[in-house]
Amino acid sequence: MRIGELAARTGASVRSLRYYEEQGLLSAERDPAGRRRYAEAAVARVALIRRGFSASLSSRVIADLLPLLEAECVPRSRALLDVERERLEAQIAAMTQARVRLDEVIAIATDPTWKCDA
Amino acid sequence: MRIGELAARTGASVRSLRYYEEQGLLSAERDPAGRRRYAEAAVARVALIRRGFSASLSSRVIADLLPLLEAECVPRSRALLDVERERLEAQIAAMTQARVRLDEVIAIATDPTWKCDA
DNA sequence: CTACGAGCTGCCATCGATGTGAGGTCCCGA
DNA sequence: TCGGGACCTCACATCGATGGCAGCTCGTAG
Repeated sequence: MRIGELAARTGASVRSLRYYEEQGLLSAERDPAGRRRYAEAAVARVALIRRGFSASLSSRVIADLLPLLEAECVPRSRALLDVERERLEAQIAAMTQARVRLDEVIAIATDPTWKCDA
Repeated sequence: MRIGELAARTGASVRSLRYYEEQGLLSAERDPAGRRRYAEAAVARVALIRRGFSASLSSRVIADLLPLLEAECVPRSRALLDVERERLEAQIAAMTQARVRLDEVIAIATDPTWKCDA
């Protein structure tokens, strides 16, 4: 199939599909006119790529992960994903901490000794 | 005091202090040589600015907030901060959701029917 | 007088997935 | 044959706080 159809079937924009290719996540043959031709399997691959993005993985990490999944190498995939999970946890913790700080700011701003004109 | 001293006393880099000024968060007089001169109050102001940043507020929001704090306008400050808190909550929720998706990817990757060569 | 340190402005880089637009090729239907 | 649509590549913009460099001025210590 061509890129427009793949986009329609996966929900990814045409732009994104080209980007995935540029990042080494997705490969395509070319027809004589230079247009990308995708095999059926590309639909599943794009779904997996998008799943990775929705899991906050970067294109770089997905590029590292996909070959491992294909090789069915559980320990290595697992190691990679564990690192990413820790990164995500750290980010969540950072934002949670930011929320604590924000609540402090709110406490300062709503100090009852302060008044308001408007 | 001059910018170097203010930086030393607040922990902000000289670069950041100039950025704060550029964003309208911090004002400074100039000496005849064109160098920034800060009043003592600048130390507290920078502390407040940094508190805002550490609470995940953007320079734009801090720029909106500071005048309200100075005007001691609790309701408006509160409204602004509530919006930011919601934004932060939404981000935390998004990342938490990403973690769920990541766990799904991990489940796929560690499917026991898969094997490993390395 | 000289050299150095501190300040100044202005500009580029970062990070990353995606949007967007220009300018060109190609294929198909009318 | 013409028009339009789908596709191509290339490239810039986005968002935001900060780092860092270049080239300059100025004030002061030696």
